[in-house]
Amino acid sequence: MNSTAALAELPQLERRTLSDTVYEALSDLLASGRLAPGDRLSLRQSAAALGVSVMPVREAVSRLAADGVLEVAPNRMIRVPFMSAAAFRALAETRIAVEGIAVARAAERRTEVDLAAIRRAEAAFRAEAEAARPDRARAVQLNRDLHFAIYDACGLPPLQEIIARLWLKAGPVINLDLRAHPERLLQGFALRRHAEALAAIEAQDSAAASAAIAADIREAAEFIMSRGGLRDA
Amino acid sequence: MNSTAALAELPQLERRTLSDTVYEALSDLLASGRLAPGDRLSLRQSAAALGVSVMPVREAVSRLAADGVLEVAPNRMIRVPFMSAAAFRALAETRIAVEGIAVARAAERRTEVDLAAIRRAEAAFRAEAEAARPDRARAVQLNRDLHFAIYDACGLPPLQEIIARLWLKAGPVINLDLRAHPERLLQGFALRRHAEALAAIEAQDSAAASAAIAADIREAAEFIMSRGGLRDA
DNA sequence: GCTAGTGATCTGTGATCACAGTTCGGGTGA
DNA sequence: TCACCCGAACTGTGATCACAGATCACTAGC
Repeated sequence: MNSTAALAELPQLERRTLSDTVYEALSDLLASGRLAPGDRLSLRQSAAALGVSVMPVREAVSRLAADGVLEVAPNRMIRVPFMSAAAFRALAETRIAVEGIAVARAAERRTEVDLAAIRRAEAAFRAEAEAARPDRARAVQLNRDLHFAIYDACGLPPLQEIIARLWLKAGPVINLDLRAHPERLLQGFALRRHAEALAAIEAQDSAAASAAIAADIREAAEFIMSRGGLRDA
Repeated sequence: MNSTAALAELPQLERRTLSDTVYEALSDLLASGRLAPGDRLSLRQSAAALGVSVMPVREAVSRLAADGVLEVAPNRMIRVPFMSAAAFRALAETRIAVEGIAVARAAERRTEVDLAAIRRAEAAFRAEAEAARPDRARAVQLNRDLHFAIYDACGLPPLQEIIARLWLKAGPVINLDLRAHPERLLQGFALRRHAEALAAIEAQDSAAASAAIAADIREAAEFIMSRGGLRDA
């Protein structure tokens, strides 16, 4: 044989199906809040908008529906579900618990590389939030980047995947409000909590890091709930 | 109108698509270990076996693949993935963390109804495990029932859903071994850990309950890993 | 005897069609 | 003016077809 040694080092190139692409596109719409609770979705319209047939769309939607991010009503209507206040509270508590674990582990076992990435992400978010005219959509994205930079350092891929799903589920209701109302939230509490988390991670203080993220999540959730945009069913 | 008040109390009857049914059927196969790591799956064969067309099967498989319970190789082959020792360890640690939260909350806020259900499940598992000729498959099912009876009492639906997914992912590798090898595991450690957990939940001692479940998971995982059936890639 | 190649067969993916059920608009009736 | 009804258009679901690529058994060539 000629170059098996070199060939063996080739990375497994992952296959991208159309369904995957559509899934990502829809996820983006949901995570950024451009799809709000109650919004309807049509397979054929979405397919036409994306320039594909309905097949990839229905597979993507089926996955999203399995995650509870979309729902197909008994009437066969796809929409992003309304969340009751109770459900939102349960989701927030779950996030506090799960993300609390992740950040605690991250604080304990972060490498210098992890730390650098987290510092970068924190600085980026701070810069955007303190800018004269902050771009809301960008701030939301940077907030997400920061959180996931932290969770990446926890060293538990399954846990990261779980958190990604939780964010996807919470995305529409959180970002809808962030989009509709000024960044009173982002500028005030979030910056402080992020700073606390960063300091705790630097000091490898897992309890403090966990508490900071818990406060961040809880305050954001309380802000949303105080605005009362949730269904009381 | 005549009886709107009565009608309003009707429960929303959920629609069952063929895809959902297929998803459950495949989940069963995976959770019980009848589908082992490395086993291949063909859409058309599965469809024929289930008496449906390939459509529902591919939607179900697509969902399972999104959960990482199945994988479609670049060759377009569907199979239940092999798990590396590292991945299995990460999964076990994630389970310890997440299920630890659930059981701790369950210990704090369990009602008498919850407690009765947990006691029943514990007794059922014990009875099967201590039987003269225990039915392995049944013991596995009862073990699962007991764990989920506990998690049901945590009052956090999103968390329960997460745990269900984790069990689905761990199912094939765990139950393959449990199926292949005598219930040395079930009779020895599990019974003791379950008893500890039950006592702690009765006493509303969340730390002890969490520790008992953690030990249960860890010991089972170590048993699997000591048997060395995992890929080292 | 062993390797390389070749064609039948099977793989998942995507598109298209068929269908039952729902929604919604326009019109007719009182 | 309002309620009702009917039909066109649209909904997701399931089945079927088309296709590119992979697999596997087999054979021709060395």
